[in-house]
Amino acid sequence: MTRPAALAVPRVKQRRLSPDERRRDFIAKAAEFFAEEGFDGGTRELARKLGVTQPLLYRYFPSKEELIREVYRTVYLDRWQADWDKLLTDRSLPIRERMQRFYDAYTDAIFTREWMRIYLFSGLKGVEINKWYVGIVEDRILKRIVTEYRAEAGLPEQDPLPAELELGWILQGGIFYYGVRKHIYGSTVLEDKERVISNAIDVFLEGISRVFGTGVRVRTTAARRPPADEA
Amino acid sequence: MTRPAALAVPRVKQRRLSPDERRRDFIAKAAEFFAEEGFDGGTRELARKLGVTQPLLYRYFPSKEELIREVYRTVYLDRWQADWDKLLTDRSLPIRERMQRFYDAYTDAIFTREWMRIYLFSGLKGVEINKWYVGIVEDRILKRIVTEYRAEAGLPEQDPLPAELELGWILQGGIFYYGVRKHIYGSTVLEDKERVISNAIDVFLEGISRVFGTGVRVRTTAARRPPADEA
DNA sequence: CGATTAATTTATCACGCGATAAGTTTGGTG
DNA sequence: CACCAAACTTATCGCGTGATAAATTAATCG
Repeated sequence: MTRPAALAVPRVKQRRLSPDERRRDFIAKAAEFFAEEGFDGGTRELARKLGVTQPLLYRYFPSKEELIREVYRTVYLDRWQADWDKLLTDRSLPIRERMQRFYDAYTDAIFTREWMRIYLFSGLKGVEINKWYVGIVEDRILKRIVTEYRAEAGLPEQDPLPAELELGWILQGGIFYYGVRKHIYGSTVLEDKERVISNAIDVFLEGISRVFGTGVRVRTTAARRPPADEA
Repeated sequence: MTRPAALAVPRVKQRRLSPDERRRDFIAKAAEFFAEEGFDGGTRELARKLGVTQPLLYRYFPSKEELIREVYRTVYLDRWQADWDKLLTDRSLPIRERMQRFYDAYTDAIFTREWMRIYLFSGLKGVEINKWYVGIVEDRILKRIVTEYRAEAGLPEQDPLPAELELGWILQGGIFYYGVRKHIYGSTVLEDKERVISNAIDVFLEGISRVFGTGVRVRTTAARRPPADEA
């Protein structure tokens, strides 16, 4: 890529791309494509979308399967923000606030048609990365939420009970399903995402303190401003 | 193989079936097949599973698409029990009890690998019957639950607010996702389904009464026997 | 400029797909 | 038992698939 004397003016109509850019572009567009068509979508149609011919794909990826694996990697890994880990365990903030901030950010990252469809398609295929991701959600999100809730409520320190974790999954699944309805089913949903999340978190925290704990509550939005109606 | 005069003993190795039985058998096995393979599964492999040759399928269904539509119909329609409608609105029972009975029965019907996979595949395809079903869930389950909850809590009679409905969807989605984790992702879940549902309902009812309403509560399991732990 | 290297395309293969037509086998009935 | 309608199979078509090899074209460098 080094050029001797001449100016560093980038070519306007650059027909040939550097392998790196090409590869990245292929993966990004392939993600869009497979999200819509499913992984049975054809390589010819994908190539048309990319503006190149089909065999060129095989210069960058040894097989369609390998390309798909790259798509998984970028979709699953690139959107996970490292600082989410710190956020949920930052005890300088009430757990209610941490949960709201986390789910606002998390859903900003995953509530796209592309992410959700690839997640569902890959889950139906039963691929390993999907199972891995589900484990990550449980360990890095739900276990932490339950643990931090227990701490703030003054409950004894211990590993989350399976039944508490399942309640966490109800919340997680409920929020996820809101995204599915909006971005995949095309349902009419309450558009105010943060309000929906806020109410779900309130219900979770108010509810868990009575189902487990002995009624020891934690500060929620509901406790601060009772009527959580919407416009 | 054929027996001339003999008794009307049903043939053990009956090669030819009546069109009705054949058709029913095709649809049932096709549901299993497409649930596993997705709707891109091949008609030849399906025929092999059925123990017949591939062109025979076209004697019973004009096209693969039409066969798939029959699969939708049986999977979506046959499992919905008419008496669920009465159950949720039966005010001789507390809403807590109605919800528990309903979700126990409902999840008995849909928590199978086959149903859930076909539901998800058809949702990803965006077929009409899936959108129709989502509307049914909202109208026949969630609106009723919210309305009945309001009645029992002594809140003013009115159509469910969008935000209340969304809370219903959080519950519905949360329970559904429990089934996805168990039957599709193969995750290790808390096996006691009724306990999981019970806790989810308690959290919903305890929570909603504080997020909406002004703290007017309804009788829940949690209110009756505080520590809802598990074995 | 001319030569070299590599990005990209053209041509093609073997295969599996949904679907159709024609032939074969079976079970029921006079 | 012979006949017939219908259930079922065999053979095949046209097409789209993932993948490979060879030809072509564009960018780089002496």
